[in-house]
Amino acid sequence: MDEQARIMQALGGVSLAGHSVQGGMALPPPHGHDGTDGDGRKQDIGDILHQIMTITDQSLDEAQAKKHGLNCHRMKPALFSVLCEIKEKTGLSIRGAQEEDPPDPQLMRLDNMLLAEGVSGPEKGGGSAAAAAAAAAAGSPADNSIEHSDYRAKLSQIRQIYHTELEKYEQACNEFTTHVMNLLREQSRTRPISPKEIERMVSIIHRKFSSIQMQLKQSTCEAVMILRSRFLDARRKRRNFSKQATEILNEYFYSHLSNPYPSEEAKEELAKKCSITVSQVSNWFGNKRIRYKKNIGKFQEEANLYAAKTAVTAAHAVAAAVQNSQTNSPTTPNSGFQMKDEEFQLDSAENKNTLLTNMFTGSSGSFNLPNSGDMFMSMQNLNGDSYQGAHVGANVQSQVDTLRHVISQTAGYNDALGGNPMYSPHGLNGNGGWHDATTPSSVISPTEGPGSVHSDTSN
DNA sequence: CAAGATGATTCGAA
DNA sequence: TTCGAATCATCTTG
Repeated sequence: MDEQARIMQALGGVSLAGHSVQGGMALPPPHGHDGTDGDGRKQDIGDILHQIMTITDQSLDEAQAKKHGLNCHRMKPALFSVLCEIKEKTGLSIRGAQEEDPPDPQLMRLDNMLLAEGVSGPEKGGGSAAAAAAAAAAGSPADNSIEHSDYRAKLSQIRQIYHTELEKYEQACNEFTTHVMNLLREQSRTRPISPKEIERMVSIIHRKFSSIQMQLKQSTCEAVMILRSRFLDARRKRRNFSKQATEILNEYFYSHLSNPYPSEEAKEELAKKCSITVSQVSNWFGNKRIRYKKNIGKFQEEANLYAAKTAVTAAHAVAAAVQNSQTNSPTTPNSGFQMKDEEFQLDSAENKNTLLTNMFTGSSGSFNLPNSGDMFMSMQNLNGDSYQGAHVGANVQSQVDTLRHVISQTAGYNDALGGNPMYSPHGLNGNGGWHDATTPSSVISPTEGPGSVHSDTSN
């Protein structure tokens, strides 16, 4: 039903009897009547309402004149309040349904996300956490910093656009609200518009604008997500590590071949040396272990290379030590190697004694090989080694091997073990895995019972 | 351009 | 959580 008609009807019903309408409002006696003439009053009110209803059909000048006349009508305030009240009553149900809607979960999600991404919230450091998190898994630090700053720049761009737009929306919202409020206040002089209604209208406007804001937030979120995914996708765009980094990693790997599991500290150290992240070090070792194990033969040359490299370094120390010992104890035979432990540049001090012991007793870390790499094992076995004794720490073990070889060449050391110059892929067990490698590479057990001797016979 | 090398990711197991 | 294994995607090399 038409609202105006309804109001008319309601108003007519209320005022016809001449009783006070709901709310205790009493109509003053109409002009020109004695107050007892119900029909006359009805007529009067009807006239007024009719004039109001038809005011839109009149020309502007006519309407203005009529409007002024109505405004000055002494019944106007009473009529106005009655109309307001009725309108209020009819609007209650609508308002009740619309008001106090719970905070939109989607809006909250968007807000949270924008806050987390640093788009909303405090300016300083905005997004750096997200960028750092994204960068953590990305390439080398050098690349990181480039991509990181790129990411940050793009994010701050998004942030700036977001804030500009938000401000614009807020400004527009305020302007529009003010405009509507003024308009309604102005119109409230001729139309039954209560302050409550104005309030309601304002809230409607705010709701509309907040839905626009939500769209802005949504598209901002999308932009951030796209940026983020692009940034993270850059991880796949890998770049090979520098030659130096690969060398450092390989050196560590081959010098810890029997236990190529760097500790957290070692990883950090390597990461620092190689200018890569710890997780990259872990990745590298993970890949290296699996690929080495898969095809030991292929890596043999590389192993020899790094063994020789390590050995050269060690040999210098040994040679110096030999010279030193000879100088200090001229009576000591060459094979004696009565050098000071300190002469060895080994990974840890506690390894040195074991290294010396192993060097000259021929004991070494027990290892089994997968069938694919058995040639080294066979060679060792043919050499008649028992491989009993110390479960040598990986670094020591490899140094022993390399030193044995180097010493045999540089210091006239006659390798009783056959002087196998090849870098042995020891440490791999029969199942194709490195034997109990739980011991940190720098920690060794100087002695080990016979029960711990690994055997190839199972293979 | 194809093949191999290599860094990163994913997934299941311990 | 870490590791092995498989796999992907890109880079390098011939």
